[in-house]
Amino acid sequence: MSAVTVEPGIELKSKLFRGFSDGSRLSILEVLLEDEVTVSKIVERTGLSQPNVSSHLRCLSECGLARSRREGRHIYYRASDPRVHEIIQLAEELLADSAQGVYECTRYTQANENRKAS
Amino acid sequence: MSAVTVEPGIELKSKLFRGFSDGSRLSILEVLLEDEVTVSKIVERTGLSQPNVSSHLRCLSECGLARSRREGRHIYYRASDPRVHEIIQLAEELLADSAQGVYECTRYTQANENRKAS
DNA sequence: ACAATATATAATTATATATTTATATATACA
DNA sequence: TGTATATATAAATATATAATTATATATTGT
Repeated sequence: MSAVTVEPGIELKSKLFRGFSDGSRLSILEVLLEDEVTVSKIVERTGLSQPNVSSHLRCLSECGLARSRREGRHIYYRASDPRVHEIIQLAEELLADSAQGVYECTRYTQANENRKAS
Repeated sequence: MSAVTVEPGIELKSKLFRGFSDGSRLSILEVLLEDEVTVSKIVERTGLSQPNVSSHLRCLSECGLARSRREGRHIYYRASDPRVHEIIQLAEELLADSAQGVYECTRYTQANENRKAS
């Protein structure tokens, strides 16, 4: 079982970014970046269903983006690495300059609507 | 048509990250970060099919992650912003420390294999 | 041991997305 | 104008993923 610490390949990187690429997961991540919180708190703050939150938390944990510890019946989650924050911030800055593009980047969403419409 | 330049919301951010969250797109992006290149060059370097590359390039362009210019029959693409590079680098650094987790983050992929196996 | 609470998991369903195949559009050059 | 080359688009298909619903597994306090 050799450790995987060398030049991470494309697959690995894209997998990491997938952690950020879903609205629900990103909401959860942003909560975790503020506070160490319980699952129920996350459910409360995000408005997502409990199983859905649990499932995303598992994904984030397995991807190394979140950590957890149990305390009684509660499980506290937190962001695992300050670079998670940096990455999100960089994205925000980038967006501040090119938001129109991303906003209109509706390759599929709009295409589907067009299909219905036309 | 009011410009979208304020505090970008979750939706917008996750959409941006989706640009990085696919292996094919990330390969293309990394080629674009080295050079300004034609579509056919990208096809050659990535091994992806021409229409597939074109489709991803459209996505990247619309998301503001790539720019293009025509020169004769060729169209040259390049990365649009140095922060694209920074984001990918940060991800690499993060991965250097937590690669095992991401490597095992096979929420769906492995689950499917298990389903077949068991 | 039992009930209540917190969280996780499994199975299903719905949806989004990537990829392929076939075809169209643009440009250059004979 | 016709042909070759480069790129884009559309339609179809396959696959991955998110969300829901139902259920299981801890943990605590009685």
